[in-house]
Amino acid sequence: MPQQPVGFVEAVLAVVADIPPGQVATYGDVAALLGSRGARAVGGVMARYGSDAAWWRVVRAGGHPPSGHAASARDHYEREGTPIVATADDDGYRIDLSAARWRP
DNA sequence: CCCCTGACTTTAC
DNA sequence: GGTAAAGCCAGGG
Repeated sequence: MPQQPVGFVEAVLAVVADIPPGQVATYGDVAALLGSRGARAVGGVMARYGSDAAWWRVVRAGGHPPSGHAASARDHYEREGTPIVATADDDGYRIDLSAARWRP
């Protein structure tokens, strides 16, 4: 179902905007919703246009926050009540995908 | 058109 | 629980 010529960036931002507070989606899930498997492409969009999007609601498959942005993301999670789990990793925590993963 | 990079995923050892 | 390798997609030079 070929959609209208919408930029990949706009599509990603739209999905991220659809993620309700307190929940998160993995890069792979976002890509899947777009009909693609470019999880990395999604990350690239966030890196460039994520400044105006809820990038913290998009995490990796393992529940870890974006590379180099764990501290900032953690503040948003606690503020929105996103279920996270403390770990001994460098990030110091991870997302509880079992409860926070967004299901459309 | 070719090559490289990247806020990734998955499988295998 | 870890690391290693290959696979995938989009953007930029």
